[in-house]
Amino acid sequence: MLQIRKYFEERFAISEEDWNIFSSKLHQIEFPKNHVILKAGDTEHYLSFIEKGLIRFYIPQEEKELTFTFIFENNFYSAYDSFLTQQPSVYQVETLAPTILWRIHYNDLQEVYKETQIGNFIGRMASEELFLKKSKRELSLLVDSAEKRYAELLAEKPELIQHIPLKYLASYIGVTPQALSRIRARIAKKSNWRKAH
Amino acid sequence: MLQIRKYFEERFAISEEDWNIFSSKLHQIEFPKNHVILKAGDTEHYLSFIEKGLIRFYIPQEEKELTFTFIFENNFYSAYDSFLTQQPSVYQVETLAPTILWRIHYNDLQEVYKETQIGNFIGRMASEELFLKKSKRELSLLVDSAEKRYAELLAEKPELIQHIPLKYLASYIGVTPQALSRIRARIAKKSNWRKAH
DNA sequence: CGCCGAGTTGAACTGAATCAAGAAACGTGG
DNA sequence: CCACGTTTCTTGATTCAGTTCAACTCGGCG
Repeated sequence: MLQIRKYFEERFAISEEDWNIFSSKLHQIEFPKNHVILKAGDTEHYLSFIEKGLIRFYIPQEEKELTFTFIFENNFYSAYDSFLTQQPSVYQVETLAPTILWRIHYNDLQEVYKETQIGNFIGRMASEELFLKKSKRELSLLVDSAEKRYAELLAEKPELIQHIPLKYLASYIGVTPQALSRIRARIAKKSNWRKAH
Repeated sequence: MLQIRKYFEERFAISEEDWNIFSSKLHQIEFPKNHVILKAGDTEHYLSFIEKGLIRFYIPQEEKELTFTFIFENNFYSAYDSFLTQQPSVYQVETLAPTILWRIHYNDLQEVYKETQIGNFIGRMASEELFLKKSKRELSLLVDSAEKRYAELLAEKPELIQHIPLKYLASYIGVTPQALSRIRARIAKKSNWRKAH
């Protein structure tokens, strides 16, 4: 819970009163590894904060499963397309590690919107952040090679390799697992070469 | 102006009073073809509605210019990344045809937010729509071939061919103009074959 | 008329997909 | 805690879509 407070404070000023209203509606919940938190087709009822663990968004399909994003500790997430509209979600949400969440129910959040100054601001912040992230990804998909996308991902989040199976990373980057395996091999070769010289 | 009213009414109920407040702050403005409305690096001050014409968003670069999206008549647009944060825009915005806009200034929109019920709702709607569009495009960039992306674009917006130079379409789809030219040739062949049989 | 940018077409090349098979890692039951 | 079977990862060979470089056509405009 302290982590959430910190998250807010790093981003904007929140009054003691508003914080109390908001935090009183948060509930903690734990999930094991590889647990489906939200099934595609179900409606997302929660806005959640990851205290510990790791989460994957994907579109389940017979053949190629498509990984859209990974969410790490100390971040909020929600299947926003579904949460905002309260319609069935396109995405499925799953843990990739044992995970502890704090979450607030849609209805409770509406209360917060009514009772506090900060509600709408948080909402706008969230959609702005999302939009900018998506734009960045769009750019990268348009112009970067798969190798560059992988390299950048690792530079940003080195912990990815340790926790996330290659096949999910591959589908996130937009290549086959085989291709990503080769990309890895190429990069390893380069960095060995650098060490040896 | 009637078109804007219609746009709203198709999407949600707006009271006469709210409409009057909103519409009183709209101003009409015209631009010729190939006119840069917003330079990359400048701040976007307007939320605009296209009454007539066609607009392109892109990132200007020495070599490869990157087209992000086209906006058609009867739609709102803004360089949202810049408009929302009132920071310099990454995108440049340009007309592809003689264009008539109705637009509202950022400061006036803030007034509308304060004075009307509908303000926040409109804001949220806009970001939702944007987010969903981006998600769809992300999916398409990840899994579809360039040919499929082109075919779908045409199916959705047949008027594209007539008005938009191939090189812009190519960069939107994420291929070189040469590649798109070949894709076109392939598709034409197929449809001729179909006609002949 | 001649020029220039946009579009087309060809040839060589390249990054990634696909098909296939083997190696490594992982979890589950005995 | 080991043994087995299943998934995940790697590696090779072939194919394919798209890039790059280059030459040529076409339509508009000074």
